Parts: sequence; C-alpha cells; structure tokens
Amino acid sequence: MGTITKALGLLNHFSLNQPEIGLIQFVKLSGFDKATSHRLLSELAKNGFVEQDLLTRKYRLGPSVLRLANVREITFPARSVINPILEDLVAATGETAHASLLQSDILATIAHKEGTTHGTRVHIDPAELIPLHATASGWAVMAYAHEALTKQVLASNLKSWTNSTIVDRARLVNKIEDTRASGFGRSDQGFENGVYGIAAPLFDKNQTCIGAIAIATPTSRQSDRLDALIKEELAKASRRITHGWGGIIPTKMEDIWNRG
Amino acid sequence: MGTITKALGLLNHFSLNQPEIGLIQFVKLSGFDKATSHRLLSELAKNGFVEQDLLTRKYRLGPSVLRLANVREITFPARSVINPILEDLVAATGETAHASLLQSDILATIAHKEGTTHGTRVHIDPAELIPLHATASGWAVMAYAHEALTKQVLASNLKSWTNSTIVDRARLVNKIEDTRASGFGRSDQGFENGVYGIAAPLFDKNQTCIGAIAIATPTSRQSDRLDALIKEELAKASRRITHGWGGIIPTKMEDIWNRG
DNA sequence: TGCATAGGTTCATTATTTGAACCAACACTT
DNA sequence: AAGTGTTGGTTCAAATAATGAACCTATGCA
Repeated sequence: MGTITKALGLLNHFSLNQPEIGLIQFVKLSGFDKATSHRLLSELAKNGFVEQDLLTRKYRLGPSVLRLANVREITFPARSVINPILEDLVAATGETAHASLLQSDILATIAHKEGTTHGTRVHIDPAELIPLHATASGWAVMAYAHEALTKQVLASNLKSWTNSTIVDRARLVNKIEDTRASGFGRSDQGFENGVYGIAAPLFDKNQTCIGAIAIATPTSRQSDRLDALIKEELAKASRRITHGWGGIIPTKMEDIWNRG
Repeated sequence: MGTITKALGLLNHFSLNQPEIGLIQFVKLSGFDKATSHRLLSELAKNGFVEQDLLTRKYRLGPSVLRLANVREITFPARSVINPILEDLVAATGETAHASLLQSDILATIAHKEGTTHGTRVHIDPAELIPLHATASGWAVMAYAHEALTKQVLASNLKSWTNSTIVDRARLVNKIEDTRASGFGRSDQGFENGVYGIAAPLFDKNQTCIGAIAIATPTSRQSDRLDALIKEELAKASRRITHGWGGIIPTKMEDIWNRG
C-alpha cells in the first residue's frame, strides 16, 4: 500500500458520530504505528486536509476539503444539481433519498436527505463508503458501467454486512443481470438490517454510468405500490440529474425504463 | 518534501480556468518526473481525490472532496454559516466579498460572492491560495492569531506579487501592528494590481483566530466613505459568522471595534 | 508515589519512491 | 508512407523517504 493511500485512508475514519479523532484513536482504527500515524496526520495538517484543535489535540477534517469541493462544484456541478431533485424525491415518496458517485470500486455519498414519514425512517451517515456488491446503488452502477468494474468487484473479497449480504459470486452476477433487465437495483437488507433500497444509475456526458440515486425504506413499509412509486420517481430523478450536469441517458436505458 | 505533500500539492493546480489537467501538464506545473506524476495521480484517483475522463484522459477533482466537505460541513458548519452573511455583505456594500480559513501558513478561500456594482468589480478565483504577507486577510489573521504564525511567515521568503507587495520584514511587522490597532487589515494592491482589500478576523470557540472575511474593491472606487461602510459591515459580519459556528470574539477585539 | 494513558520525537533499519529510458497511440507534415 | 512532435503510460536498478521500537513528557487518578 502506498503512503498516499495510507494518509488519505485516515480521512475515511471521520464520520457524523466521530468528527474528531485523537492520535491514539487513529492508531487503533488504522493499525499503523504511532509514529507513522503522527507523521501522516502532520503532513495532512500541513496541507489543510485535517486540522488540530489546539486544546484537545484531536484532529478533524480541514479547510482544504471545503475549498476543493467548492472548486469542483463550480466547475462540475453535482451537489447543486442533485440537492433540489433529492428534495422533490423525498417530497414525492416520503422516504430517505441519497446520491452517490463511483470512486474506483466503491461509492461515495455526496448528498442525502432523510424521509419525512413520521415514526420510522432510514438514517444515513454520509461519511460511509458504500460497497458495490452489497447495495442497490452498487448493483445499478455495475449493471450499466463498464464490464471491467464488475470483474474487479468479483475478484475482490466480498464482505458480509448482514445475514442477507450476497457473498456468492454466481448469485451476485444474477443480481446484476436482474438489475440490468429491470432498470433498477433492488436490495433487501444486504447492507443494513431492516432497510431495503431501490436505486437507479446516473450517467455523464460520455453516457458512462458514474453513480446512482437511491431511496432507502424500512422493510416494515415494503409494498408493491410503494415500489412502483419509487421506481417511477427514481427514473424521473435520474433523467433530471443526468441532464442537469450535462450527461446523456443511453437509449438502451430509456428503452428499459419506458418498457416497465 | 514528503510524498503525501507532493500528491496533495497536485490538487492545488486545479482552478476555475483549469478544471481539467493532463499528465504532461501536471509534469510541467509540478516539476515532478512523468512517472512520479503518474503514480501520484493514480494513487489520488484510487482514493477518489481525482478522477479521469475516460476519453480525454485528463484529470479533474474527484468525488472524495465532495463527500468529505459534506461531512465536515455537517459536523462543523462553516460555508452554510458564511454564505448567507456574504450575501448580506455584498448587498450592503455592492462589492465582492470572500471568506478564508487558515491552513498552516496560508489562507484557503471557502466561500465568495462577487459584487453587484455594475461596470468594474473584483473577480475572485476560489481555487487560489492566499499568502499571508501580501493580503488584508493575511494581516488580519496574523494580527490576532498566535504569535508563532507571524514568526513563521517572517522566516519564510516573502514572494512579491505586485510592485506594491510588502517584502520588507520591518514594514510587514508595522503593517500587522497597524492592523492590530485598527481592528482591520487594509491592503492596497499588494496581491493584485487595481484591487484594494479590507479584512476582519474570524474566531473559533477557543477565541483563536482561524480565518478572515474580506471585501475586495477596485482602487478606482476607493474612498473614505466606502472604507467606513465596509469596516462597519465587516465587523458586523465577523460577529455573525463567529457566533454562527459557536466561536467567541475576544473582548480585546470588541473593544477595538467599538472604539473606532 | 505509583500507574495508566495520551501526544509526540528519534534514528538505524527497511521498504518505497524515483527517473532515465522505453513503448504505444495519435495528429499533423512533407 | 515515412517523418516529427506530442501525449499517456510502463519498467527496474538506484536513490531516497518511510518505518517502528524505544524513549520523552505531560496529565489524570487512585
């Protein structure tokens, strides 16, 4: 593993529940030596990717990520396109929605909005990286992205997140084919117990699949009527988002959605 | 220079004018060998900090910065606090406003809004890192941050950006003292010709100065009346921002502002 | 006083990074 | 169709930077 990956990997330990992390905590979380962790953090801090509270000595994400995200948003709008559409999606379905972009062989959540349905609703940690093999979004992406991606995922070791996580490679291939045929990824508690998800792919200007938009619902509310509503809204949202950032939905994709 | 700093330094070459950069361009910009640049970019890409257009092979900022900025914003709101206040600042003054946070010994712009005054107005590239010794924001920060920061800047080599950039260390110390006495940094074309800036410091919960808010105006519009208006609005904005993210304005600071 | 925990540093050993040279693809000239 | 320039990417011995056990310091607490 390269030094850069080690350093950047430390940033993935920050989350909603753990926005500030001390040196020793990093040693435990990462498995790196204390001296190594300290040097990695110091170099990240020098570049503004983390900053240290002068009193508690704990580290948190630094101003560089804000600046770079701002630059990327201005030059390649993604969050600003997605957010209003997520609002509509939540308004139409009452359920939690989230959008994620492909980063190598994993999905990064870049926007989310929790459902309005009172009582139960799915809670999302936007810091969490989403595995491709265990989620509706992942299947949607693998179904429509380049074939090499699926091969890469099949060659990796498939971590089991719940009792329902698909770890068998043949079954996973089937799931992806089902997704390709139906136009939507649909997973039942494969990543988190009590949650089922439906997802649609998002495309860029080269008609390449680069991410997914998804709705997560408590299994208790599962029904064919809700499924139909969600799929309709997701297809609509995927078109709006894809076009919103200058992407193109492949005609094959439109054919499948319109056939349904 | 460590490998991590080399890799992260590549990200600073992205800007509004240059949102996509090819391998050879990176070699020219960074001075690193082609093989080295390629390896650094590959490792950044693996972690989602850059992504590559599959057709043009050019690199751009990746989804990781969006995800991490989102996490930081949710846990430590900064941009969401600053943006509405920047709007008010521009509405009140008609001039371009921007906010920046300290990252080691440089300032990172995290939000900006261009002025509404028709005709001339200052244009800002939010990708640009702002040097402490040459800007109103830098003086405001050095005047109120820990003394070690000023020492560090004085020990570095002071690059000249325009004919008016202060490069003489004694003069710089004077400028910082003036700033501390008046409560505002005020620079005349030290960073960009034809632009003068006024800046006020921002504080965190430990009463530590962590950034600045500034207004940039064309020198052609310079006047005592406009200066007075800008200072009043900046002090107001600094209080709102500082309190907005849970920070505390030191009483010394308030005394200076109220005395003016 | 003694013990535990935390952040941080040092320096010889070890492993990764480096870069000149190389290959391949494409575009434009002659 | 051969020549030239440009770009993206790869290889492997040599050079350099990363590593980690041991150490230091400060704080909290029985």
